[in-house]
This record gives sequence, C-alpha cells and structure tokens, in this order.
Amino acid sequence: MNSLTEENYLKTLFVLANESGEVNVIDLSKRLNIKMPTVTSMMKKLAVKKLVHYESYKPLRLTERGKKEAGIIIRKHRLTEMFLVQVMNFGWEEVHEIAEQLEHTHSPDFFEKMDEMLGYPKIDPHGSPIPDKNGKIEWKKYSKLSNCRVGEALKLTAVIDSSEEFLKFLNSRELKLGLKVKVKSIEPFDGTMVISYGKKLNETLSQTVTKRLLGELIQG
Amino acid sequence: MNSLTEENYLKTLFVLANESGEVNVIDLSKRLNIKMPTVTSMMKKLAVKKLVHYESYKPLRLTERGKKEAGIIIRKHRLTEMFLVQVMNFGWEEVHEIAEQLEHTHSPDFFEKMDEMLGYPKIDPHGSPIPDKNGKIEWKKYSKLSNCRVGEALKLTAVIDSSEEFLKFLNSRELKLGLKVKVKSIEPFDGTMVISYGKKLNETLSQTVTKRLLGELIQG
DNA sequence: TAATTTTGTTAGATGAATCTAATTTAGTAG
DNA sequence: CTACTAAATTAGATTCATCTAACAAAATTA
Repeated sequence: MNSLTEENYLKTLFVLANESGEVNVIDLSKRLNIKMPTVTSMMKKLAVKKLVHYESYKPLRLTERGKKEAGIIIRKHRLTEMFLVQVMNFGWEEVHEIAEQLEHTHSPDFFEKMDEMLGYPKIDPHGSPIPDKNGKIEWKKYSKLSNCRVGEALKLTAVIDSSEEFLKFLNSRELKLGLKVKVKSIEPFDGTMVISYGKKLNETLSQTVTKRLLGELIQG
Repeated sequence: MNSLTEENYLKTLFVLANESGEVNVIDLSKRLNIKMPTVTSMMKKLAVKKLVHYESYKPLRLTERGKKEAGIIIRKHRLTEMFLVQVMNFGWEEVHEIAEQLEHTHSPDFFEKMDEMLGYPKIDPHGSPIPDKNGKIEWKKYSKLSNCRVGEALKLTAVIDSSEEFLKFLNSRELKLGLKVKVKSIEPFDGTMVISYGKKLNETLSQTVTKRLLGELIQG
C-alpha cells in the first residue's frame, strides 16, 4: 500500500509526463511545491518499490506498475469530479479541490458505485479522459485554441487547467465545453485573440487563456 | 487545522466519553490500537492546542473546543454514512469503513451538499444521532435489549456497533431498525434471549448481540 | 573550451507519530 | 500499612516526509 504522499508523487509524475514528455526532478519539485532533495529521496524510495525507474541525473520515468497505480489514482480523481458535478450538482469550478482529497480513499466499492451511477463515463467535467480500472488512458489529440489561425473554428472539448480561478473566469465569459468558437483576429505581438461564440461576437482572450483551451477543429 | 491523527484522537475521545463517562489513557490506547506512551504525548499536544484538559494521572476530558471539533468530525462521519446508504445505495453494513476515510475531508461545501440532498437527517443508518453544525449532539435515552425482561417489547432504533461483521449477522437474521421485537425467554445462566419479531417467532440471540441493540420500550 | 548557470545529489537536521524499556504513581489486596 | 498489580509517565529510539547548506554534474553561453 502506498502512502498518501507517495500517491501524490505518482499522480503528479504521470500527469507531468503526459503534459511534457520528459519529467525532471525540478519539474516535480515545482509542481508539488517540494524541494529537490526531498524529491530525489522519494524517487529512490519509489524505485525500491519498483514504481519508478531511477538513475541519477536522468529524467524520471514511471515503471509499468507505477503507471498503473498512478492511472488508478487519476481515475478516482476524475470519477469523483464527475460524481460531484453530475450527482451532487457542484459547478465544474468547485470540484478539483474536493476530488484531490477523495482520490486517496481506499475503497474499490465506493468508486465502483460512482462509476455505475454515472453510467461508466469516459471523460470528466473538464474534458479529461478517465482511465479504466487498470489505469490505462485513451488519449485524444485535441488542438489548443492558441494554435488556431484566424478564420478557424474549434469545438471546445477540454480545459488544461481545472483550478477554481481559471474556471470561474471561463464561467464569467460563459465559456463551456461543447461550444463552437471562431477565431476572428490575433494580435501578433502577444497572441491575444478575439473570438466569437454563442451570443458573444467579440470576446478577447489572452494567450494565457487560449493555451488552456482544447478542442476539435471544425472544417468549414 | 488538526492533522488526521489528531482528528482520530478527538473523535475517539468523544465517542468513549459518551459510551462510558470517564476516559483513561488505557481506554484510548486500546480503542485506537496505539501504545499508552504515544497517547500520553498526544494528549499533551492536544492540551497545548486547548482541545483537551490534561492533568497527569487524571481522566482525559475534551475542552469545549475539543468537543465541538470532535462533534463536527462525527457529524461528517454520520452524514457520510447516511449519504452512502440513501444516495449511493450501499448496505448499512458496508458504510462504516468508507465513512472512516471520508470524514477527514476538509470541505464544508461537500458535507453541506450531502446534508441538503438528504433533507437534513437527524440520525444515521445505524440510529446514531448526527451532531449539528456546531458539533452538538442530542441524545435520546434508549434501552438496551439486554436489559429487557420477559414479555417486554422493544422497537429497535439503533445499534451500538457499526462493524461489518455485526451488521451482517443482523442482516442474516433479518433484524433491522424499526422492527418490534418481543422477549419470549431469557436464559438466566448467560443472558441468552429468545425473541420474536416479524415472521420470526423463535430467534435466539446471545447477550453479545442483545447488548448492542437499542430501542424504545413499547407498553403493551 | 572555459566560465557560468541550472539541475541534481549528499549530508545532516527537524518535527510528527510511533515504538520499547524503565520508572513512577495510583489503586487493590493481604 | 505493606506488598502487589495496574495504569501512566519519562526517556530514548525509529520511521517518514520534509528542510537547508554544501557540493557535484550537466547544460549553456561566451
């Protein structure tokens, strides 16, 4: 059995690897808000438990077992988020923090029941895929809004950031998953975009925002 | 903010005080499966935090603040049990272990929502009172089945033990809260009772069991 | 390639929660 | 009242997760 702390390292390692390929000690350190020497020693510990491959000065890699265990934690997190939104009527901006705590619950039955009540969902309220019971994830290849060109249209399918602040911002602009957004113009200097969607014909979004919005390109 | 460990000491202290009045180091030690010296040092720590009154060799007592915090943890535990049974369709024998974990979730909203969905219940699935938001509990004075005499009848309202094993035993005899049970005979040697209820006319229950069943006497 | 910066590791300390062994206090039984 | 037993405390060790300071390796820049 892994400790809560170990679970957080595994999960973060998994997430970072999927965000950016190679994960270094400093990346984990920053994401977890934990100093590098602490990360190094935890990596050694997890290596002994055969959850990570660890070699000094090399990028950090989860073993197959590590990936599976991390995937299961992420599954629990995302199922919980879905449950909070669908069953308990929370807003998508409220659920991340709560799921961060509930994901460490050790009770297969609890998550089994959630999954059943939700009808075996494949994605969470932020559009992220829910790993299966073996921790395996099916990745979709979405485009970032920030990479779109003028005239292109995107159907929003996921957000990259589930923080309350970001989602509240999206709420304030009535931006939600499923919307079709069209790029009207891009400021070359800083990448700020003007987009239209729904009833909004001229919303301006900074690159900080457009980099966090994913979707499927719509031809036409 | 109290640690998970501290929360468990507070909760157990509260429960033991309500079970048996005075609580000694050894009682807490046994209930928590933690050695006495560890309990002593935790009591000193909680005393510094003004959660318990601690004096060497004296019984352990929660302060008002300690009672409030403990009550709130118990509230979270019992609301969770109710939620698991009512909303998620778990059996009453399955929920204790899960609630034991979820009770440490720090999110007023989460429990607020549960409470609302459940219609502000006053008792949990085992008949125990749910403390209010200030941790205050309203105790009912129930009778133990083990204290009843031949010919008396009891409406079952609560169980004293929420363990899976005990509740599975009750399930196997179709014993549930709300039932009216009548004492048909008592073996003087060991207190074993023969009772009738529902369609069962001759069920034999050991004192181990009858001591754990509470109810209201029915005059008849 | 040499100098500098960034990244990573080693060594050693700290605090929380636990333990065992030894000692002390309180309660009980002669 | 003394002796014994049970309960509680003190002292000191251990493990986990963390830190800071110092050093080493790798990467980058000049």
